[in-house]
Amino acid sequence: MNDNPENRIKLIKSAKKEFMDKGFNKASLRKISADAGLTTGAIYFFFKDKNGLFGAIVDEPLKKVMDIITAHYSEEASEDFNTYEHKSGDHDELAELLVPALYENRDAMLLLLEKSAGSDYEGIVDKIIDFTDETYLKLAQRFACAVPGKKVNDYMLHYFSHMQINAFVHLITHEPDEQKALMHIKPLIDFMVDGWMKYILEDKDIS
Amino acid sequence: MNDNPENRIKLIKSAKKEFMDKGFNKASLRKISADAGLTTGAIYFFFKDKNGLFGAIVDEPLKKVMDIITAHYSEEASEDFNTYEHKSGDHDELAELLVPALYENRDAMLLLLEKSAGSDYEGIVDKIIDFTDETYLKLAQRFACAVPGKKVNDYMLHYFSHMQINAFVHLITHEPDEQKALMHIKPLIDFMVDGWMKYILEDKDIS
Amino acid sequence: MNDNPENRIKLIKSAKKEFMDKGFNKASLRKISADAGLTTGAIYFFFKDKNGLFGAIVDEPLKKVMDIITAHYSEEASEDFNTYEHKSGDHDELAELLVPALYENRDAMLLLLEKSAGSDYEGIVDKIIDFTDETYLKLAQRFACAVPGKKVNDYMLHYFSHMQINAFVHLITHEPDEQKALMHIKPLIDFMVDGWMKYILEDKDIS
Amino acid sequence: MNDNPENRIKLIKSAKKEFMDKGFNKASLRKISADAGLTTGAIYFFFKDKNGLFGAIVDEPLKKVMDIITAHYSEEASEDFNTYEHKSGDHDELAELLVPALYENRDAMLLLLEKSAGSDYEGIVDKIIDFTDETYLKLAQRFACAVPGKKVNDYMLHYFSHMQINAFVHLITHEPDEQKALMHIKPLIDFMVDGWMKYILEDKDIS
DNA sequence: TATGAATGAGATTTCATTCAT
DNA sequence: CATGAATGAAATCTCATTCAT
Repeated sequence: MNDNPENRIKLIKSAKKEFMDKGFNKASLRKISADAGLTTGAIYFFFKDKNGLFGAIVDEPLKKVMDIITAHYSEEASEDFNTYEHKSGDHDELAELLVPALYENRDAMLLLLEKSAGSDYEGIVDKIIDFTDETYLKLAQRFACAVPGKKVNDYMLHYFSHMQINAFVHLITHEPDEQKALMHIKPLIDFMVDGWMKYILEDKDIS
Repeated sequence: MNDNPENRIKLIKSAKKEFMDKGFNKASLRKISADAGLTTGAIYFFFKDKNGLFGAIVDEPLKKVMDIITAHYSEEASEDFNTYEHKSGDHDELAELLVPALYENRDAMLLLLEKSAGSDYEGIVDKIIDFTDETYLKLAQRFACAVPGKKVNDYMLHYFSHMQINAFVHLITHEPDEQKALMHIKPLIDFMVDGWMKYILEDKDIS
Repeated sequence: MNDNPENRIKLIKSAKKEFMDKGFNKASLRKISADAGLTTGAIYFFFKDKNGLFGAIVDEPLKKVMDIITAHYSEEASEDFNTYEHKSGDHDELAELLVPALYENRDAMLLLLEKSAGSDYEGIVDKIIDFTDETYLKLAQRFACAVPGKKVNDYMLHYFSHMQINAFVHLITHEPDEQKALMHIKPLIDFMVDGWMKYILEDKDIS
Repeated sequence: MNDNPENRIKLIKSAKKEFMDKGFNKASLRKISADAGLTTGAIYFFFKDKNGLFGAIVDEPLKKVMDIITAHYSEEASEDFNTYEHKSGDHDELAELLVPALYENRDAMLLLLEKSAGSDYEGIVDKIIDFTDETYLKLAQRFACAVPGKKVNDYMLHYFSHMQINAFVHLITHEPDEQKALMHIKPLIDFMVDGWMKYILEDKDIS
């Protein structure tokens, strides 16, 4: 009847705890179901398999976060470098949208970022970085066109994508308080935007 | 007879490959010994256990790297902020020492950084970051004393330690060529030193 | 209300498909009910258990076939060997009755013959063979009485029963077309009848 | 040291019994190892997996039998139909070679023929029949050339291949005594050879 | 030095079946 | 008439580790 029967919730709850304690791989379905007062078979009624159980915890929060990122990137892609000059705070929007989404389900995020090794979600951060990379590559190429004698430095581009994502990862894994998180991330964004514009291009004649 | 008998070397060689392929956890000792033309028992003659085998691969390279870092940190700790002004390139020394050490045993480093989940070395990066943190905390505190009305922002301090270490991690995991690595890392060090001095302190009256 | 409610029919339909695909043992009741748009519980309303479901598919076709066989055997049992001489085609009646019955529910027959391993119907072919055996044993004994110095060769008797049944099994599993099936089986019947009369007896003094 | 350590033999012995009792699918590795006084893990030391264990029982006997069949077929392929006239007993050679090979490891053969459902060896009989088919197709085509207005009847060809193989299957599954087996099979071979020559061809103008 | 053998504990997964509602 | 939930027993397989020889 209900979409979230009592025991399904219990299962998810003890799964969260177990995954958090031991990580995906070493988490034991036996223990999860026992903690919920059920048998392993029950897990397979509610979820496809171990990965499905993990997914039931993280999928929705992940989707929300990805939607925000995707929307932001497609907006950012239209920036005009001819007139643009970076001022402190003018990239805060991403943080203001992302931080709440991240902290709304901090548990799930921590699972995803730190405990997903061995699961289908392993490498999710790298995928997000790659996605960031693709977006910023286009941006960087337009940037390069606006600056004679310069071309994109691929390594730096990738590194800054990496850095941007990891700034958020570090934030959520190290700062439990959402308000403080917002205060921490904003200057870092300024810092990264400055760096991006300064280091993303290299001289054309360098191989 | 020898301290490094033929079979010990064979074992280490195939262990390297297997750990690299599957990661510590999923690596199979049976496969490692079979690939070396031996049986599992042999591993337990030469090494204490699975972790011991992993250690035999990474301990020495790790020590070299840690020695360099330790030496550098103790030197850096004596910096005088009253007269100091950051100029591009004046922190290149760490890179010039570290990059060769890192690339000399890139295999071992990659194992340590990317494939050690489940082993005793899991979290080694975090430990190095913490160590970096401790060092830079002292530095930052002296820095704060030299600037009236300011105190250390703990989060930022930790984030910059994190960033510094991860710059090297990213480097070794993404740039196979040592020379290029050196070229990539130097501007990043400038970037980080600039950032450190700009963001590491916050106003004293903020809680 | 109805004896064959819509859902019962749906269930049988998807059961047919699943049993055909995977065989009795590996067929999943969950899948069967899901394919029918129902849940496993529904199966247990209409049928006793997995075997009951299988039976619901095959029982009726099987009964029809068995009735034909039984009738034929009891008729054949009255043959008079003193006057009998085998001519081509004089045993075609069985084929003419059996082939249509077999092909009318070819699905069910294939299930029974090829996919029933693990079910209560496993070994049905052997049972039919045994039944055939019993019938022909009586016939053979009367035959032996009519031929001095001869007795029934039990192995051969059984082998010819086996052969007769398997001729039909092979037919239905290998020839989808009913008309062609009839054309194939008739000469084989002649062949088998000839063989039966030639090989079914052995010299009395052989142990 | 030894190629057949005591426990490996024990394992094979209890596996034989269990497979014979329950068939491949329903046989329990737990029970097999327990009966041998060992743990399931031991099975995986000696054999790759359940199929490997089954293979350890049947592979060698199967090979012997297949070698005999293959050799016989390649010899038979050279028969000359222009001068050939079938006389009783002139095809006994196959039986004389095959029956001993079959009975030497009757256990393994029974496993293969009756208990292999679910294993990698499932369908082995069909494969042998197909192989027989291929051989006899060539023979039949040459036969057809020698008889004007006739062509090969594919169904009959396949049925006789089926019959030939199943004659041996029936033999080994129903007659425990090797000497009697030989006596049974010889007249059947005559019977089948006669039938083959009589029914394998059909009129050319039939579709 | 190294082997070959075996353990033992655990893992995930599957499934027919039951039963209150 | 059918659902949704859950059981419970079993299944195969993996693996680091141990140890007598």
